[in-house]
Amino acid sequence: MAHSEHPTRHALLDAGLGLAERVALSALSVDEIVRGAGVAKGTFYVHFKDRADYLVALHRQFHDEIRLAIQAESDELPPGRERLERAAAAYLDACLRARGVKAMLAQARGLPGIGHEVAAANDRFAHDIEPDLRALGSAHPLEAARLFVAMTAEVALLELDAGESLTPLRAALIDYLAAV
Amino acid sequence: MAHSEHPTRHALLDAGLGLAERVALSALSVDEIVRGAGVAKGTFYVHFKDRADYLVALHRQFHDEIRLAIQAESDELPPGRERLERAAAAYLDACLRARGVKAMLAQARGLPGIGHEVAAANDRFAHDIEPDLRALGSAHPLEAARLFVAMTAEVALLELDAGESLTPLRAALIDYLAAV
DNA sequence: TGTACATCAGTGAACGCGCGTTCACTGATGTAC
DNA sequence: TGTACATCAGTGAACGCGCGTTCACTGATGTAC
Repeated sequence: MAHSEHPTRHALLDAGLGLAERVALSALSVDEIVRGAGVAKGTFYVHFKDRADYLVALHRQFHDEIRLAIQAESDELPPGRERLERAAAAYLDACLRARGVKAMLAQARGLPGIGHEVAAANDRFAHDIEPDLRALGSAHPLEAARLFVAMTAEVALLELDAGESLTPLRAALIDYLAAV
Repeated sequence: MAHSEHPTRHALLDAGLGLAERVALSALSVDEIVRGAGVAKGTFYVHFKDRADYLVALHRQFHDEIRLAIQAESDELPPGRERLERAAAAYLDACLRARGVKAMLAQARGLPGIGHEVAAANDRFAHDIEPDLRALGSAHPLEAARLFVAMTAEVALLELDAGESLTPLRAALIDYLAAV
């Protein structure tokens, strides 16, 4: 892909992430996006085929950023409990810093064009941590991985509502690893 | 509340649940709803203040039905593992039977007027099963309950995509109860 | 170096469409006397 | 039993609005010769 990373394209996506903090993703209009990016409405269609195409790009950028943050924190560790704990913490910390988290985690999944994209992203995460759950001796490592991803996303959303890291919730998440 | 249960109101909600199987909840239009229910467009506003009011009622009906199915299956049991397993199975089986599951579980959360309603429903479920997790000796029973609710909803969605009950996934869900 | 042409991001007015909502009206049913 | 009135679910044409999308155009930059 290599993201030609055109500055205007970047400005449009950046404006979208900022707006997604305040308005529902389904109500994120092209008018608001171009106003946020400071460009004309027609410019939007220079860089994106249509609104759905834009939303997919928005989600992909969000997901890629989070994924990089996780890898930076857990890449060099061998599969196992420590790597998984570090990955989960990196994910949650990145979600607390990132913009548009609620939009991407709670809203994107239900939108016409992006549902498939979100499912694929969750799938990718699940496969990323499957070796860890296998190393922990899980009888159903991939299934356990899917559930762990779902739980971690839920923690991210609850932390977002609270506006801060929720220690007992993270502890309950880590408790899961004793069981698999 | 006691739901005066007016037949036309019921027909409108029923049509919505049927339509939610096929179209995104955000794209569920008043036109389609009234067409599905076989009434005039104005009738919609006899029974609901506006579209958001209707969607809240739709979600509430879905949630109430599922909750009744769970209670019927697990009500007389004492808090503990068995009650929780039965409740989870009842929830998942009810989701496989119910209409509009994906809309309610994956889409409603992100919609402008209903997000709060969905959060409240999840909260209610979590408090319902908190005694079970306490009985199992969890160090963070309410937090563990929230995560269990999130996992179970995820299983429901994956089963819905698959179109059938997924045994290893349900097994991985139950494995969680060994850890808390 | 200068001229002619091609490319392409950016512009913004204009468009059509479908949406949620309104409202004056109908007709059946219930109530008063 | 009969008449007058009130109530209220239901009707559907009409409305305005905001949306996503288009398109003819501009102007700067790159390329050929």
